[in-house]
Amino acid sequence: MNIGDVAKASGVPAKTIRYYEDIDLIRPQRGENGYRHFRETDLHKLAFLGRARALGFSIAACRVLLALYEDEGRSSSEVKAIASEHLQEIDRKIADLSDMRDTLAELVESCAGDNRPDCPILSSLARKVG
Amino acid sequence: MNIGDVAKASGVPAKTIRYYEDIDLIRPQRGENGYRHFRETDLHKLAFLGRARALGFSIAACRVLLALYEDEGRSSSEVKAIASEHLQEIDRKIADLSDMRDTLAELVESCAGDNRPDCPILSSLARKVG
DNA sequence: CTTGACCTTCCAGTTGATGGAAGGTCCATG
DNA sequence: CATGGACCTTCCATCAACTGGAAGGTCAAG
Repeated sequence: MNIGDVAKASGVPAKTIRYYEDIDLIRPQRGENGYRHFRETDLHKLAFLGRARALGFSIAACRVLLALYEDEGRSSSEVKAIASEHLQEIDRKIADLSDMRDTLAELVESCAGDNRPDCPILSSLARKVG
Repeated sequence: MNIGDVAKASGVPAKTIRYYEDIDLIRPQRGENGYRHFRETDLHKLAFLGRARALGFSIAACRVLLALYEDEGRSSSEVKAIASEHLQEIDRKIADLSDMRDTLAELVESCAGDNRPDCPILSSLARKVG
């Protein structure tokens, strides 16, 4: 399969696939014409990567996950550890965003949104103290 | 005030303050020795920026907010519009992260996390369909 | 006069792609 | 056999918003 085929099949854009090869996530073979040639396993890896990235795993984490995926002698605890850590990271992000959200929602609600200049949002951003 | 002073007072790192000057968010004066010299208004702007960034506003949004902040003839509706849009963006992000979180939490829960290689997390990432 | 804490500029790196230019290849059609 | 369009290639630049570090100037205290 050429890059366009795997792109379609895996849902990972061709541009991104080239990038993944660049950073050694995948190693497609090359044809005589210089075209990348993808085997089934490459396609599987790309689909795997696409799903892992969709779950928010970093490229570094994907690299480890992919290695574990290919390592028959792995322990599921290794995988679980990575996923758990990532889950915590996501929870942290959600918590941070929720804090922002609450503050922002309050400010937006308190703002008249009319043609007068007085604005609690700006006042809050410009406030002298905590 | 020198950059170190405003950094301390505003909570914005010196490095970041230089960057903000670089992208024309602030325009501190210069002393004869080449040092940046910050006035009260600069400090206010930096604190403003620090709070806006902490609420997740992009630099582009901050630029507009800062302009509105300094424009006596503004309408609060302009400010509210920017904040509302940002609020929606945050809500979108939270929703996305929550989806990831739920999927991930399910997977983590279903994984034994022992020394055997079988792992629902990897199976899910490697799944053929759906 | 030296030491150390400041300050300066400039260049590179981070994360994870994405856009685009310039050019080679392949295949179907005329 | 030529030509056109859809592929493919590489390489370089760009995005956000900083951050780190090197090399060197300045200032105040002891």
